[in-house]
Amino acid sequence: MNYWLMKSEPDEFSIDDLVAAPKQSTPWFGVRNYMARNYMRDSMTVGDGVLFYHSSCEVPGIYGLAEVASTSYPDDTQFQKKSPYYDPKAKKEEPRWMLVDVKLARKTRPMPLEEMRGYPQLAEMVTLRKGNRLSITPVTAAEWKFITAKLK
DNA sequence: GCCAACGTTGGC
DNA sequence: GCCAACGTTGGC
Repeated sequence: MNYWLMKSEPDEFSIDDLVAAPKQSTPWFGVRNYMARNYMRDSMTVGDGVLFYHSSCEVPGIYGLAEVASTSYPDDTQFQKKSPYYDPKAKKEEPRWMLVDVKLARKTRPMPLEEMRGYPQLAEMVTLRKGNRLSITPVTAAEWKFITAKLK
């Protein structure tokens, strides 16, 4: 059992989109960074906890809890010529970009980035480290416990 | 395989 | 819109 923080731009896909999605589940499409891909492909297991994070928006922060709902499989948008995520170098026989399904656990109150930065317990969080831009980062069990308790 | 140039992320 | 940080690309 692992824990993750996954960023999404709410203009693209928000917590409310997840609430409204069929089965409250979505393929986590569009990741085009190898480290983030590798986390999904190699390290995630069904049932892992996910902090759903809104980035590049008015109040960046955690907006809900989710969980990994599938093993990894190819991100179909890499093959779609009209998609912004199209990758001309990706081949069906040899997909580059893999994803997992993520399903809602529950929408929570927002925990803004500013609030997160105020907790010494979260000082070491990967996503809060200077210069970190990764859209998927690991979360420790202690960080998960702390955050979910605050979001009760 | 180095590394400069370029592109992207994401908070502010 | 700015810009720091960092990943990727491509010439050599």
